[in-house]
Amino acid sequence: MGKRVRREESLSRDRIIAASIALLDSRGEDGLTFRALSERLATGAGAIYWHVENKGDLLTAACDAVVARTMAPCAAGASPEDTIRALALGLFDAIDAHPWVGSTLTRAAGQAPMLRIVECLGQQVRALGLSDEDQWTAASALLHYILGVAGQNAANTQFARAHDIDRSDFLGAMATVWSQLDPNEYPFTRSVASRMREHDDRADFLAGVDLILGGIASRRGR
Amino acid sequence: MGKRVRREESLSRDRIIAASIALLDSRGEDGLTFRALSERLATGAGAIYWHVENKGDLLTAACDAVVARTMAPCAAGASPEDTIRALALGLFDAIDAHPWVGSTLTRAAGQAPMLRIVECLGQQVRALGLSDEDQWTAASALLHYILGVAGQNAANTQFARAHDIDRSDFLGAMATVWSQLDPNEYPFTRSVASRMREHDDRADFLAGVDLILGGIASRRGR
DNA sequence: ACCTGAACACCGTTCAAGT
DNA sequence: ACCTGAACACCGTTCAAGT
Repeated sequence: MGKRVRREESLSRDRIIAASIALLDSRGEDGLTFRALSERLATGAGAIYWHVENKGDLLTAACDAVVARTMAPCAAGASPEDTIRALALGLFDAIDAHPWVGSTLTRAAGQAPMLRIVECLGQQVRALGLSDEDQWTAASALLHYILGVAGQNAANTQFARAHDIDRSDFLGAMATVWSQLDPNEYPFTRSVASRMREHDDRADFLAGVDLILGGIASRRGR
Repeated sequence: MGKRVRREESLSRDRIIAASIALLDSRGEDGLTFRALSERLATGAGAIYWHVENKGDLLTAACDAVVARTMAPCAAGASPEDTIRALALGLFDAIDAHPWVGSTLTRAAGQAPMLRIVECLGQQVRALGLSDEDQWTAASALLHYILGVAGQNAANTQFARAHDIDRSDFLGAMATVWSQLDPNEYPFTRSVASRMREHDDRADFLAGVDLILGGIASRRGR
């Protein structure tokens, strides 16, 4: 029993990355293990190290594969603002579908996936007609905002998974806790609890992007 | 040899948290271990579990201790905008001093430290005189931007530490890589490489906050 | 009530040995 | 060149046993 199935294709970096993505998607961030991975690939743990430097490398590569797909249609025909919105939403949706991308992105400072995002965003920001310094400010503000949302989304999903509850149930429970806070100590949080329950993550995310775009526009207009 | 020193004070949650912060500061995120902690506290691993639920709980508590200090002067006399700037900078500096706070914050969705930040920011946003919906949008945009920067800062420091190089050397090396990218594939990133080398993290962070505040102001003015 | 520390069930990574 | 899989040095967490 449990006799290991002999694999058909030979091992390769791409097959390892594909299997990692599948594992990450189905079992969450903690689900990616060299043991689980080598079982799925019908090989030994050491074989994986022939194609991959270490776990961090593997995670970054998996993240990059998803980000590359998402950022592929980098240059659209629309206005820079609309393209930025589309890019941001694409990233949001990708992270929503693969929460582990959010947390991996956070840890992949200055690596391939981040480069892709910086470049795509930057090209559109550049088309906005700002000074060099404002370009840098605008691009990094957008980037950091997106990464912030990405990280939070990933954390929410991960928490819900770890406690084996539905993501929206988790947010609902959070709203309930918030609404019961001491009104003297937490007036704002309390007042915003009901909005937290019914809010639309995606719409709120886009509203934040628009806020930053608005800030950029008002700088340009000075 | 290595005879363990008998501790003088009795164990308590606060002492455990203080020791955790010291460990995290001196040895980085991976330095916090139940083994290292129990050695430093001259006790057994199990004893710690009497006062603390698990490692996540410990990390969140340590994070909360730092955030609480930082957010203490929540209500200043200045204008809401200036107070928001001060709060954001305070958080930036705290995370700069304790990089692990950045990554812990990211994973502590909806928990105590996050609540403090939301409340402090929210109170100032509220004083800005926006509609309820705009308040929510503004507060969460600011929060996510701050968290995004926090996460990146933490990642940069962690990476530098792991590779045993100076943080600024790391950023310098990144700038060099960027400046050597293919100008056809990465025109923006390449053009911005020199700025990356000489930039001031803190000033850039504040410029981003100002951009968001500008976006808020322009919405209010409509 | 609080502490001890061995034991358990995992990890990522390495490496001699095979093909 | 590529793969095997046992072994190593760690983890977080538990728990019977002590005080």
